[in-house]
Amino acid sequence: MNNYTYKYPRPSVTTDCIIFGFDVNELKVLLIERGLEPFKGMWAFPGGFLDMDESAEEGAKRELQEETNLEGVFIEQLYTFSSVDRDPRGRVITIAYFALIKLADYQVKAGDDAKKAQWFSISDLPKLAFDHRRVFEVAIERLRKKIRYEPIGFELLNRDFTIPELQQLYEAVLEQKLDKRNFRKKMMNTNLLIKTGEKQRRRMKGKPAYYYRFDKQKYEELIKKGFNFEI
Amino acid sequence: MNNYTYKYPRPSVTTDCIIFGFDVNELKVLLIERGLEPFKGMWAFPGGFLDMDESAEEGAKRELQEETNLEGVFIEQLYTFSSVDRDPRGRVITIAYFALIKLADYQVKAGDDAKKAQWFSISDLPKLAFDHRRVFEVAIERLRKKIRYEPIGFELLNRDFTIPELQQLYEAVLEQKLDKRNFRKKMMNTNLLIKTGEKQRRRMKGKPAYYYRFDKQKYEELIKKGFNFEI
DNA sequence: CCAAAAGTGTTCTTTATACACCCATGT
DNA sequence: ACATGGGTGTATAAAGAACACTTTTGG
Repeated sequence: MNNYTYKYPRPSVTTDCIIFGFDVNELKVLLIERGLEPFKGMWAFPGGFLDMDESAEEGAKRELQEETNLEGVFIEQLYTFSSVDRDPRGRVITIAYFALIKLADYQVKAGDDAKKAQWFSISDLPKLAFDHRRVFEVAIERLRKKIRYEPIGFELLNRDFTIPELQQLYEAVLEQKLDKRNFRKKMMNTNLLIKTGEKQRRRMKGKPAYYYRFDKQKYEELIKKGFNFEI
Repeated sequence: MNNYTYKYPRPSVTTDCIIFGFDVNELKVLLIERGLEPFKGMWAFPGGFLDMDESAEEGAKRELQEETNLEGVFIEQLYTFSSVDRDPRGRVITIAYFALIKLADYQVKAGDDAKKAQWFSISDLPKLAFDHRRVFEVAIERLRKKIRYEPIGFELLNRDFTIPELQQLYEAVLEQKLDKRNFRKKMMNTNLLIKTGEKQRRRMKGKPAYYYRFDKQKYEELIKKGFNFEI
């Protein structure tokens, strides 16, 4: 077994990923059940140790890939947690990232490995290991702020979505009802939604809605010209 | 000499502080001249290695105290930089903080120790060591965003300040001219400025301005009730 | 034909922007 | 008395909030 010796003590460095998904009206996060002590049996955000040949973002993406098989998702550095006692095993600093994924694209692989992964509604989280409850609070706060002035909501929906779906997402994240006329007006005024022409089919009830797509290309051009999206 | 041995390799962890000050119309940052390789003779943000018994914020505050003798200043985590090659000596991750200080309170101590500290106007920075140019870009961007919707500008001014001083600060940070009537109106509408009644004295030219104070207590009450400051 | 959800405009209020003259002081 | 920077109000434009009925589908 190899050992590594340093002149001064060093903390361990991990990355953790707070992965949000949206499923029929509910905002969810992905948690992993811990199979080992400490906090065995409790739930925690997926994460792991940083390799020496990867940046923190690369590490977070690698972990995300390992856990969910997803690539190319929206990921952003959230915060670095460094309380001295946050991990009973010793000094561990974690660089936390938050990610938004299209839940439909990702099926939780039952019994994939020792780790049990599961989606939890944010209003019904189990007890979390380490300081992950606090990590979650920081993440949800960031998501709420960010969704107001950057069009990141689309990362949580399918490529084609309806306006009511988009509104439900905003309502779930912001935990407040929005006026549907004003909401639609604001979204349309951005000129960043493309109507596909397709309608919903085989719905249970009510008038079927039209599908839209987010115009990512146009958005990126607008950003360069200095512009802000605000809901 | 003590050695520390671990089963897996670990990166070094440092904190760096981007310290902004405001001095007669100019936004400045505090830099330290490096006395040792690598980047000997170049300038860098003050910082140092994290101790094992302190959180990153505590470490950043300690470094700040050691370098500037200042305590109780506004400090906030900025970003964690973790590129593999950011430090030629090896794998070093830095948790960067940004700080706002009242420049008048802090005199650069000439020849205080081996390290030469100096204020630089942000529009005239020297070549910076490591990836500190990038760190600076992230910091100034954060400051610009933040000053628009949180009353942090006051952290850069004396307790008693005039409206024109405050406006000059905003203009320096945002790098744009603002209308003085609209600026004053917005600031006054927050109801967070207390007029001290004192006027400027012994000015060179023009009408002396009144001094104001920021009502921190009231602001903290408002925050609890969910409120946003916006310029 | 009934239930359910989608879609659509107008009015009013609030906020942002543009703009010009008088005031207090030092020299 | 003049040069310099501080201080003030109003009108117009833009954005946000409140609000109710018609349309399209499935059963």
